[in-house]
Amino acid sequence: MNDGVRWLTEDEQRVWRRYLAATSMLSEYLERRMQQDAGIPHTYYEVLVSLSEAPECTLRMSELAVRSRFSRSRLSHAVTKLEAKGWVIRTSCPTDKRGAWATLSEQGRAVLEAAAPDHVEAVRKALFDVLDSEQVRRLGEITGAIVDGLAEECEAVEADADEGPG
Amino acid sequence: MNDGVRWLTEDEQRVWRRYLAATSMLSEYLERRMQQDAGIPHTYYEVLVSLSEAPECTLRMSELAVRSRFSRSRLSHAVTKLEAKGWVIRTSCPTDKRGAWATLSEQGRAVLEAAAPDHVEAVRKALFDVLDSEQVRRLGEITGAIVDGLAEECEAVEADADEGPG
DNA sequence: ACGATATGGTTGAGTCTTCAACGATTCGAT
DNA sequence: ATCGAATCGTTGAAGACTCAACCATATCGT
Repeated sequence: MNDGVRWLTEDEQRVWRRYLAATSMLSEYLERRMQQDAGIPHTYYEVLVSLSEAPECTLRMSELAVRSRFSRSRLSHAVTKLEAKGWVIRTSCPTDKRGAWATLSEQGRAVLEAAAPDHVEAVRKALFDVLDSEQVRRLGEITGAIVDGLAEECEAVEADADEGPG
Repeated sequence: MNDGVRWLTEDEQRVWRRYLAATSMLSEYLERRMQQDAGIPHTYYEVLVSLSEAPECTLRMSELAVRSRFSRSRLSHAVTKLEAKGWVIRTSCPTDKRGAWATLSEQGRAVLEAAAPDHVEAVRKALFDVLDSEQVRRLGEITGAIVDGLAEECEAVEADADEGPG
């Protein structure tokens, strides 16, 4: 029965399935909460947060994409919506004419501040209220290991892409 | 500065952000791997797995929705696609004329079995290879707590909905 | 200085998901 | 037996995301 595939053990399967259940339930819960209580999707909220933490509340599109873990394309579409709502302002970059800045507007900041309490409450209810401090510490370690591992994978993939087909 | 909001501590913020990074990176990694290596979205793969584990490889649509954590609507759309590909077969239920069965076809089983090694390899690379067995055990506990907590929340929400507006 | 290449960002088409509304059927109370 | 409410599943439209293609600009090698 050794076919070269490193199948999961029973325990690993249980953990994997619970992981899938937990992460999807949590993200759905957060999405629903944010949409209903604050009237803004959770992912858009994260974009506004990234901007609010930048100097002058302004970032280059590409940098904003990295910080909010959006693809360039996804961010471009998202900022179009956010601009239409008046929460973000696009301006073109004078030193690099290809580039564009995104800036959090006053209105955007107001929306962000109004949504923040709902957001933190949802995160607490779903995550920190059900874990003791030891578990929180361990979750930090575990997620850190996952991020590091995947960061390596991603670099490897990019390196492959750079090499080209021959 | 006590405004009644239970803001996150610095440590909690760090953990929360790493959690977001880890879960989104992992799901993107898996999605990409499955799409490229096996030519099937990860979520669809999970639907096929759920079916394959049912007696006769058959489930009611609503039950399949619960097991794969799809909304009814999402599942209905998804099964339409899977049926078009010939991987799933819909049949109407004789005892309950509202209902419908979904059955994994032979072709569907073949696709599933072909994709399984790629899937398990991706899960290992992203998760189990970067964690020691102690961390895996703890991840199981933590995700279990999250699932339990959110299950309660969901019941509460449903109960509210049942009560109606007054 | 010039052409090739790389980068920053946008766009449109296609796909997936959500949401609300719907038709059909079953259940429950009277 | 019948009427109202709940359940099962589907549908269509709107929103969000991905992917590939694309312009415009900047950078690099010569």
